[in-house]
Amino acid sequence: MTTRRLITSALPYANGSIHLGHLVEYIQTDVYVRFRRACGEEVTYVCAADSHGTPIEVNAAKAGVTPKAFVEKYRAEQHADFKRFGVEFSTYYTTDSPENAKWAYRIYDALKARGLIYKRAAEQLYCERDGRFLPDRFVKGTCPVCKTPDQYGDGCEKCSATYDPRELVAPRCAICGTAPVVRTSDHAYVDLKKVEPIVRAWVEAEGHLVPSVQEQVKGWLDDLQDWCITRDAPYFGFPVKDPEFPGKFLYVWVDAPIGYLSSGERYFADEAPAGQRLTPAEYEARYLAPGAPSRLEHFIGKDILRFHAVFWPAMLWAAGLKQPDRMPVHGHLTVNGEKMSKSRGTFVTGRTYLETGLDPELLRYFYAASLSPGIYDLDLSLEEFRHRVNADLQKRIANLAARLHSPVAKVGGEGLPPGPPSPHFDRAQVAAALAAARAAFGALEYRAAMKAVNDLADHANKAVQDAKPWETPDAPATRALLHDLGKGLHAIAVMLAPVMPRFAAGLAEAMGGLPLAWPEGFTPYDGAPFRFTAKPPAIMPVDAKQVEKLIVEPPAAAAPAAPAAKVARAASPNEGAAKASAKAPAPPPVFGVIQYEDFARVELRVGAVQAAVAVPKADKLLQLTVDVGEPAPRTIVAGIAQAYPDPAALVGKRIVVVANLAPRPLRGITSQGMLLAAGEPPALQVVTVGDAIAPGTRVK
RNA sequence: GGUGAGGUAGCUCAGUCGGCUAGAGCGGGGGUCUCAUAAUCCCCAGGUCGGGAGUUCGAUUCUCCCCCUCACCA
Repeated sequence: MTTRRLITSALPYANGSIHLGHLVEYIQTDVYVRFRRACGEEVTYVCAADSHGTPIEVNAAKAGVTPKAFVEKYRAEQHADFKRFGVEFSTYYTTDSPENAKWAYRIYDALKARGLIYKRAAEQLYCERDGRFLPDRFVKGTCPVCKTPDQYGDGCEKCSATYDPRELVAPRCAICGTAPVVRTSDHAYVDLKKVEPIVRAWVEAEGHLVPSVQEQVKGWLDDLQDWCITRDAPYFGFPVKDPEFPGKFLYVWVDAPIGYLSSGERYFADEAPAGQRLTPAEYEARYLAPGAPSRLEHFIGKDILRFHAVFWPAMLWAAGLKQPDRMPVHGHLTVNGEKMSKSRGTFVTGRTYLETGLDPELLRYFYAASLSPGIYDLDLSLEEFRHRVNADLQKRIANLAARLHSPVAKVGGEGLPPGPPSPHFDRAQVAAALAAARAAFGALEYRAAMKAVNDLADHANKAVQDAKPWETPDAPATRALLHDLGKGLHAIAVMLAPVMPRFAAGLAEAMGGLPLAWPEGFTPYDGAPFRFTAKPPAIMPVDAKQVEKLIVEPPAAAAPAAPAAKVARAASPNEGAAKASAKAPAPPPVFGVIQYEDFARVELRVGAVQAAVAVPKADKLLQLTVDVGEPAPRTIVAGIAQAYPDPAALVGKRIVVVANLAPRPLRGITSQGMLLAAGEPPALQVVTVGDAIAPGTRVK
């Protein structure tokens, strides 16, 4: 009868605070959950803290607490933060639970029983001082490809190469700094090729994944690597009980998704309202068994798609459980068009947002108005956020409520009964908006749903504008129109409720406590009179200064910028500052005074040009081979081609090179430094020194 | 390098199973009302629909090549 759903969001790792990027997912899911519930469905929304793994174990040790205590601190903080943003889970449990252990062993045993697990020796870096194997992220060293120092064991941030940690040049343990050694250890692997047809069938079935995601996953299925599911001690996780793998622990990524199942069990066994409790067996039959009369839907981000779309269906299948019915995948959040970055101050936590005093529902609205079912990244441009919220919510919707309130409130008493249709406002548009929004919410096309709401509000505002009810307040036609508009506002509240539950509830309350339920075929035109019993909630315009507070520049960067910022402000009295705000408070790069130390950090050396050729398909670049007194000459790519149509003319010249500049790939060629030049092309000239100065000489 | 997804007005995007003057919102410009939180409402965008070639009577929409961005992977 009533549809039942078990809905999940990915489990946040319990070693940090919730940030605005996390919130895209939890708000997306929460909106969906609220929408389904408004439609009368029975929805359980499960989440938990992902509590295992090396980072938690190491960070807990650093903090001098047990992993359990460490996890609990973040679990509680995360749960509280989510709540402030209106994300209301049925339960927010932990993967370090007895229920999860039970499920994890059951699934491990099932994989084993089906012959999917085999033993293989793996070589890994091992820190003798810490007495542990080092995960990729716990090794740092020099990139074997571009030689950039201080890169993680799995990939280079500079040249974006990926590699095995054993390939790192001069590797060291990220915990203690000593050089690790290579050691061998036996591990359990899942033979994924054996389950490939099972996974492929799930992936290709309609409705599980959107087409573009299907394509992505199918690409992986064509070249499946077996999956290592154990880790060596010390590890915070479930010890493997299989005698074939003594002393090993289950990899965190095995028990994390299992946390969906175990948290649901916990909820129904211990936390659900009295009449809704289920024993583990009942829970399994209703939600997890193949053919269970319910839907299992996992919301995830694109970064963890592989775990969820390849490993997870295989694990569920092996354990004899149903596979997910739907897996919506969202993109990442960018702030002002760029990846969130701590150094730019765009790594905005939920707490920071709340501290600015901005209403969390405004963020919910902005995300909803931006979200579609695809895996597109969502950009939080601060200016865009401000404009959108002000234009849609303040000027259009809240204002509509306010301008209806004043004439309707004067009527008092029973309110306004329905009358004949008005030529200014078309009730059919209300029905159309409700139908469009309903379909859009279900399809996760929140952007379209918010458009339907705004279009209806536009239509209503225009009707008020055209009919001028204040000129003939007592005319029957006016009263009938106000009734229709008021009921239209009710529809708006219903459509907005999943996104802005508090604001919508305030609207409904002001209209005499109208319901916000959204049953099939809902229409606000039920024949009842329309009235206000209170002023509808207001939405205050967001100003630029408030939004700018979201960007918290790290102290180191803020200090030197301060004097320049003052200059900029003095130069443009008031207006200019607001317009530039999208770029954050960072001033234009004026050449300020630097200290000697700053200059001393730049290593300038004389280089002799040995060869110079044009870079193919690049009309500005030359590739130079330069002797800077080192054993091997360097390759330097420079944007000087327009000034030197004949590159050979440079050969033999003594130039000045910035020798300690981080290497950087240009057109696929790694440039190991930069040369000094003056002027603009084509009149540009490379800075040269006389032949008497030897290559490698320091320029001071 | 491989695989996948994208490249449409200043910004965020919609759309075209090939076809009349390619759309919306926001921003920006101009005008207007004054019920409403200085809020409404109306008008204004002449954008090579990434570039090139091909198929076609006709391509932004199909095919091929190229360029660029992003993600995942080696």
